[in-house]
Amino acid sequence: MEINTENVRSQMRKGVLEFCILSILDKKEAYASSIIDELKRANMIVVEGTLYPLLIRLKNQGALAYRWEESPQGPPRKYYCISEVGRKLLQEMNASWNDLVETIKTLQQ
Amino acid sequence: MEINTENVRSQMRKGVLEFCILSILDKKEAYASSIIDELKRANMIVVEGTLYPLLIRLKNQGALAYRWEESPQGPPRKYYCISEVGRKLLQEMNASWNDLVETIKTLQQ
DNA sequence: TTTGGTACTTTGCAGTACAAGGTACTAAAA
DNA sequence: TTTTAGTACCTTGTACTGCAAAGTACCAAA
Repeated sequence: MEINTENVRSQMRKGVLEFCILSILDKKEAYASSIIDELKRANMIVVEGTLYPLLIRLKNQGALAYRWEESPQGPPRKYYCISEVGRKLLQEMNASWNDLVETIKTLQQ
Repeated sequence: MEINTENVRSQMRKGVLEFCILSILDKKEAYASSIIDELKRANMIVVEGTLYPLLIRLKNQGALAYRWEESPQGPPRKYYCISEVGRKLLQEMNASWNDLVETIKTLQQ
C-alpha cells in the first residue's frame, strides 16, 4: 500500500467542509460555483459532486435557505444564505473545531 | 433532521485520528488500551472497534511495527512502534494539518 | 469452577467525499 | 438555423473512515 498525500488531505477535510461552507455563508450569500471559487482561494479543493449534495443536506436540515436569481450570463443561480439554525450549528462547529485544535496540540507535546 | 453535536465532533475526528495515533507513537511505543487512555486524556474519545482496525491498517502500510510483550496482569500486549515510513507519513500529516488550520483561519476572516 | 478484568479481533452499518456522467440554459460562432 | 462553448445544477456508484455490537482468549481471585 502506498502513502497518498492527496488522500490524507481529503480525509482531513471530512467533517470540516460543512464548517467551511457555513463560515463562508455566514459572511454573505453565495451560489455553488462562487463557493467553490472561494474555497479554492483558501487552498481547499472541492468538486461539484461534493458540494451540491452538501448544500442540499444543509438546506434539508434547515441550516440554509435559497432563492433563484437570474445570471448576467448563463443559467439562473441558486443563492444560498444561512438561517438561524445554521448560525447555531456554526457556533457549535466553531467550538468543536477549537477543541480539536487544542486536542492536537496536547497530543503533540 | 436534528443537529447532533456528537456527530459534528465525530465527523471532524475523521482523518485526524491516524494523525493522533502516529503522534502518540512518535513519542513512545504503546499498546491499544494505553493509546485509548492517552486519547481520552486529550479529550478525544475513541472506541476499540475504531482503534484496532486502524492500527492494523497502519501496520499493513508499513507505518507501524509491533512486538508482543507479557502483561503483569492479564493477556499479553501488542506494543506498536512507529517506523521510518510512519515518520514520513507523520511529517506529511503535520504539514496537511497546519495547512488546514490556516485554511480555516482564512475562511473565517 | 466461576466470575471479573484485561486485551485483541471481527462484522455490519452509517456518514462523508469523490469520480464520472447527465441535464439545461445562454450566447456566440459556423 | 444549427452547432459549439461556457455556466450552472444534479445524480449515481464507489471508497474510506469511524462506530456499535458481539466474540475470543488469557489471567487471577473468589
